[in-house]
Amino acid sequence: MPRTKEAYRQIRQDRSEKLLAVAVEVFGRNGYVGTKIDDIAAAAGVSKGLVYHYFPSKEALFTTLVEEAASGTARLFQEALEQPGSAAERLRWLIAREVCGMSGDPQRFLVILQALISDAAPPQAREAVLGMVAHEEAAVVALITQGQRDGQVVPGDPHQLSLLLGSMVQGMAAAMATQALRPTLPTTESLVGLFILPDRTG
Amino acid sequence: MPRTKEAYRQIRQDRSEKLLAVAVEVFGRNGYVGTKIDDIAAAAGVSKGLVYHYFPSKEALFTTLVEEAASGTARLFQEALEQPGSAAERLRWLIAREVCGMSGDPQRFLVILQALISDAAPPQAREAVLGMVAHEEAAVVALITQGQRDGQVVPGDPHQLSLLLGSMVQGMAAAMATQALRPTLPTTESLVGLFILPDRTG
Amino acid sequence: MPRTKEAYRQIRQDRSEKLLAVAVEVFGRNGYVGTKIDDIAAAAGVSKGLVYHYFPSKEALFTTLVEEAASGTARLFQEALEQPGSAAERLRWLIAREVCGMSGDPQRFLVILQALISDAAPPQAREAVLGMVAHEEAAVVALITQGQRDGQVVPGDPHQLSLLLGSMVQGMAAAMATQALRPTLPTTESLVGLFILPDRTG
Amino acid sequence: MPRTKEAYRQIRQDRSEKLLAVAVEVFGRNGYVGTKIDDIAAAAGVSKGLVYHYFPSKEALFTTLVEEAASGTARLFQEALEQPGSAAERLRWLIAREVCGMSGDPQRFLVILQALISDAAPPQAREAVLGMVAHEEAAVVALITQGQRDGQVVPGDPHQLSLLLGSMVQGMAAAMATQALRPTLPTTESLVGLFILPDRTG
DNA sequence: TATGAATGAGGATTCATTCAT
DNA sequence: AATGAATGAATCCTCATTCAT
Repeated sequence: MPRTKEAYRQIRQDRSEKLLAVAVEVFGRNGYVGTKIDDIAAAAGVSKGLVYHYFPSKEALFTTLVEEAASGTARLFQEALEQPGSAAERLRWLIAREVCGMSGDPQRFLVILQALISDAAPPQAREAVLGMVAHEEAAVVALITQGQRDGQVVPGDPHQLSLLLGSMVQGMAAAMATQALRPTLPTTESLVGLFILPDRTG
Repeated sequence: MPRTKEAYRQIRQDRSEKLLAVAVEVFGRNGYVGTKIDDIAAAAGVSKGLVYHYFPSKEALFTTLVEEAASGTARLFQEALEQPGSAAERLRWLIAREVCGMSGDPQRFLVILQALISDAAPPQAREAVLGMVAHEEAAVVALITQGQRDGQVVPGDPHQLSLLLGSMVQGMAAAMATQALRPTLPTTESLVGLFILPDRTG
Repeated sequence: MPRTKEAYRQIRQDRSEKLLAVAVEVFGRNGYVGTKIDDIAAAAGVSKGLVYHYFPSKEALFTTLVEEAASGTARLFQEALEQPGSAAERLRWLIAREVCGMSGDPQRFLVILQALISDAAPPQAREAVLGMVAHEEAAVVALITQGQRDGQVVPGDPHQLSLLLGSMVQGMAAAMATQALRPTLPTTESLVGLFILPDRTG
Repeated sequence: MPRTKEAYRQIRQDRSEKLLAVAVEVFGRNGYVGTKIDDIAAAAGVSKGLVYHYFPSKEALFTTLVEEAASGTARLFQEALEQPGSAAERLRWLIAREVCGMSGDPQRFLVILQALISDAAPPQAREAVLGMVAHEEAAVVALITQGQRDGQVVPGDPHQLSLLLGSMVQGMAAAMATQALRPTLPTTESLVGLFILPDRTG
């Protein structure tokens, strides 16, 4: 019965992904320490014990989830570099994707933020985020530097601008997590407008 | 023979301030849930029990401290409005003060961030922060609107720009709290450069 | 494969009853404040944590248990009214049942007493007892009044006699809880003799 | 300055008595474990530390106070025996004094009850009460026995009647401590009527 | 003598994790 | 694979007691 084995593997895979997806939501809302395994199990509609069939510990679950979020985000930076077009266009593409991802799935940015600001969070999770941030730094600095050379990006130290852009995205995610601020979501264009000079070619 | 009333008052005042100062550090680093009363007591060099002589609960301590941080920050916005000079100059003053405060005392921004993003944090603390944010919104929108009329501030919806500026400040505080990112502090001028147009009068 | 729902229900039921039974003993002996959750857990042979699977708090456990004791006792008064025979016979039946219950399970009367005399006891527990006492008052006053009309019960204000009878039962329970007084248990007949006139028909 | 020394001694004595009086109230209302030293200090209008100048510990304070209550009550039994008149008259005098004392100072009976029913109370306090109860037993049994011989007291085993009388007094004190039951205080005569036969001489 | 700040052991409660079924 | 009962370490908070002044 290789079919059955395969089916089991599939179930495992599905459940595992379902749990991770649910866990991002819950951790994102309540933080690492503020989230109970029971909360996640309940949100996923399974028993507490089952979570331990898929992840050896709360720490491992959180770390896995942060690593996925971080590597997903890091992939974005790589993709941005590989986009066609000018540096400014690629930077705009990157910002658009981040704003889009943020409004669609703000919890993902929140868990990254939490891995950063909470000393209670597993060190491995923080390291994953720091690695991702290094990628971001490299990619954004490259794009900004090139864009400035092209006269399409605002002047200023590329490292500092990169940090400011990153901070803004994180800060926006934090703001979005607060119901009270939902009404006024910033658009891609507002953000782009701060970093990219108006196109005088049009 | 007991000490004088005044002596007792002085002791209470000193200890209370010491505890609040220490608590900002510890809460800022570890978050609301991640901080044990014992951590604060140890950091202040007193016993666990003494903390309860000064604050009725962990929740009250955190709330007090967030309220102070929020009202201190709100005061800043009021002062900015009352500064002399053009809107752009006043906005620059505000940003400078925020950057300065942030590098001097990043934990203060962190506790504000934590009151926002953690559902485990006391609701009263969150409300204090939301009130402060409303002040910020009002002040910054006013300055931006006026600055745009004067042609000194970048174009764009003032509400969105206000939110972006606020997000950036919060995000920077979060970044600063991470040791790994300390090296590259953004300067006031980097931030100012994003929102205020270069002075063409010079 | 999990156990059946029924099996789980059974376990919960058993443990719950065991815990309540044990808790009556321990609370009865040590009082509300003097009883530690650990004492109850140890007496039941389970861990401290398990108690919280069944009762949300010490307060809820105590309240539940007092409510059960009170409603059980209140049922007795109702039954007394519904007995066949003269008022005096029904009163005698009631007293006999109380004395009997008291010697079999004195702790039950003790927790009722404690809910009454300790300001630290949960208010809800006290209210349950007061409700039961009101039932008692009504039933005993009715029986005494009728019995006096029949010339079978000692003269005197029925309300006062009711209160005296109730006080005596509570006081006896308190006395019985003290090892030193165990030897001399009062019999039903001693009590009955105080309130019911000797039968002159024989 | 022998005068000053004497004055100090007087102050000590006064304070000590004041503290004991206040403590009876508070312990009576809240029980041994439910009473904090701070409660007593506050009720007496002094500082917490001062209580320890007069009593070495909470336990000693409670014990002292129970011993005084017990010896005061024991004295009553002795006095009853020494009264003039028939056994029935002396028994009536005793009951009258108890009812009177109870309505004037119910807390005194409550602390005695608490010393009996709470295992958390100091053993020495309980022993004082048990000693007093033995006195009571002896005195009341003597009076009842004599009274029955005179045909003035209800028939029945004197020991059991003594226990019932004692229980009733304790139970009434407990009932009186409950606000809800205050309205209907039993009178001396109701109680007397249960134990002493109507005077046919009149 | 009198005060109240300070301590720390003790007890209620939570929750990650284990385990029998 | 799945369940939820069971455990116990960790944490908040209380309060008897000590002590400097």
